Amino acid sequence: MTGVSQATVSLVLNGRADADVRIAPETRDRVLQAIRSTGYVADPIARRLAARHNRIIGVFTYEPVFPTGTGDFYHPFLVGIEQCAEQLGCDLLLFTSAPVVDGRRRVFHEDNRLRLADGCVLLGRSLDHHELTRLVAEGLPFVSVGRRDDAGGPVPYVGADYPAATAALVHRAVGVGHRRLAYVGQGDGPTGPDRRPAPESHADRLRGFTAAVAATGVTTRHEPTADRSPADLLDALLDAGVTAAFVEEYADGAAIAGLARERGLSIPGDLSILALGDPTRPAPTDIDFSGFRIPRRQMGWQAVEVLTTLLEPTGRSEIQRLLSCEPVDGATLAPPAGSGRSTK
Amino acid sequence: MTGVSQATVSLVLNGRADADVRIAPETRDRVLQAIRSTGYVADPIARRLAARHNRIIGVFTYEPVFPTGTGDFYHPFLVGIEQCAEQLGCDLLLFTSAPVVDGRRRVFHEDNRLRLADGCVLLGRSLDHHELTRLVAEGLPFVSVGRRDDAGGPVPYVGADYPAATAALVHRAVGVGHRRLAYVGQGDGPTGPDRRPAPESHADRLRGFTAAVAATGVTTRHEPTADRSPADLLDALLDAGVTAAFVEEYADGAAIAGLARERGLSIPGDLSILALGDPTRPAPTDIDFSGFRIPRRQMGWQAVEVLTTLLEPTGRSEIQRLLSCEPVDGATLAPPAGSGRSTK
DNA sequence: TCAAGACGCTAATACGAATTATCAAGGCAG
DNA sequence: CTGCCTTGATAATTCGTATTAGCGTCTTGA
Repeated sequence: MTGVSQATVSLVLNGRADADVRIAPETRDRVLQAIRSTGYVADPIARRLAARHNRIIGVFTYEPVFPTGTGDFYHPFLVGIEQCAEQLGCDLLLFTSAPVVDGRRRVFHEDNRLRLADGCVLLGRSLDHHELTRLVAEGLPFVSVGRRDDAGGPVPYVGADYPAATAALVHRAVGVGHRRLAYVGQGDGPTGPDRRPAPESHADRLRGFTAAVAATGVTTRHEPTADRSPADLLDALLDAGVTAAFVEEYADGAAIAGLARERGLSIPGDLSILALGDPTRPAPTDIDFSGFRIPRRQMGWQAVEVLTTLLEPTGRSEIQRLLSCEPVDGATLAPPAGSGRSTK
Repeated sequence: MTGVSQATVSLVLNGRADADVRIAPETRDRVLQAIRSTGYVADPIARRLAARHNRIIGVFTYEPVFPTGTGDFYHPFLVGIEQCAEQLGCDLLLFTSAPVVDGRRRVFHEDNRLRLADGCVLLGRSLDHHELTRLVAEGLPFVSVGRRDDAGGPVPYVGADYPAATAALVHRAVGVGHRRLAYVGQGDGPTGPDRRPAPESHADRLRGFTAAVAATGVTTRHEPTADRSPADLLDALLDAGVTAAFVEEYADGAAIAGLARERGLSIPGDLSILALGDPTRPAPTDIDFSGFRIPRRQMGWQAVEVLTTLLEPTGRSEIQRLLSCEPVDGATLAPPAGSGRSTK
């Protein structure tokens, strides 16, 4: 149209004005005019092939991004991811094509599209260790939402500071008089018939619990939840004289609390229940649990932030971030039954 | 590694076994072995550049995909879109980078990434007419979720059959004795200071209402909602002796019903209220509205289906689909006050 | 004996832009 | 008149894959 070469169009299109690249103003205008009148847009694919990056952020989730269930645990993370991406002018690529093997999606498979994006955000309660190792080994830019143990090298992540939040909760409970505490959940134990290692988020909670408890000298137990019914758990807690139960899974807390009330027990009168985070499974309950809130939106947002720093050639500083959780007062923590300024 | 050419690797990688492409089994094995040991995966970008398609479906929304508000109207559409994409082995590209101009995202802008995907699904209550026209004109493969008027040509869509659903509701109301009906909503009137045309979904409802009513010969009114308070609307309905109000927007219905009950009126005793679809805005209410349900998940799913047929070279059949809405009995429809087998 | 396939693979090219080395023309000083 | 610099643009190359025409040799059938 304008009689100039493809190279010139490219230069004009990208507004190049370096010292060693000069375009006469009138030529530039002619080209711009033609671009405007035709609505020409450079093919993003060819562009990426040449430029090696394209402002696309991959999002990999081990479950569907848009779950059907009501207890929508991942949604807030994605809100944060989208908001940050929007501000950065990045598109999001959801790897919905990842095939499901053994009940979970796989990052790596023949024909994976990882390299279509500049980098990826990984989302899931627990990430497959082999896949993580490979991601690290291949040097693919990615950030995990949620803290991860090393996998052949440090894993970039933005996580929640479960140890601190759990410890703070322990101190609150001890502060109001509790002396017999229990941790209810998987903790750091393996799970299932294939004995998969516990997700970091669970182990972190138990670690925070254990550390805080060690400093206060109170009596504690750990009630693993694997394959146990709420009734079984409640019995175990009561038998042991536990007055404050710290439940890893919100839904377990709801089940135990509901059952206790059915039996005529008072929550928190007879038993305080502390929820170590938000519901990850749908948990129909009207109970206002005491505990803490996971900063999910911020985690998503900051994961994208960290990813962008990874993508910059300039040193990859602060690859791992832990965000603190907001305490929730709630209505399931109260001084234990026989505590009229009695203990200690 | 194997001493074969790049072309051979490509052929092996794609499992080509045509008559005119032959690879010796042992060569094939050698190459496969090398691929496996290195974990080599073809660059999806280069692949797309050569092949002209890449099993990526673009998703364009005029609002954030992951909204913060609770009344999450778009979510079910996206669930359907994701489920279909997953089954097809397609990835989803969310155009979060689209710049916001005049309060809404723009499909077209310099540097848009539309052509990165094979085709797009468009989501939004109303789509910008100029953009639609351009999409049609440029022949970009896309499907709208929600019926759209022609835009310089037929627009591919998967919509809800609002006329039929609304008409059915009218017949139900008339069937139980209502003779004075009102349509509460925008209908086909323009909106706002810039007088944007009404979205098709609103006009369709009013059309169904008008058509059904014409066949029954009852008395009706249309109460536009623009800038009017619930109190104003309620007054107008009562003054006119309306016994059944068909509300376009669920939230308006909730507001009117709430107000009516505050005033000591009975719903549906004194006034039946029919909701013409699901809440599009957060509407805190515990009222179980009579009306119908929009098949949102199916609409999303089928939009992807239609898109894939568009992408096939074989004739583009059934480009427009209307899905029927499921009636909801609810608790806000009852015979009008003075109807003891009296009328007609 | 000869033409026609079968066989297994590769060189060359296309895809659409970004980038770089290079070129021609003109101006200017010596 | 020569040599050098500036200006403005382009030809050629690159990115990594898919695709196709075509290579030489060996079989097969008539």
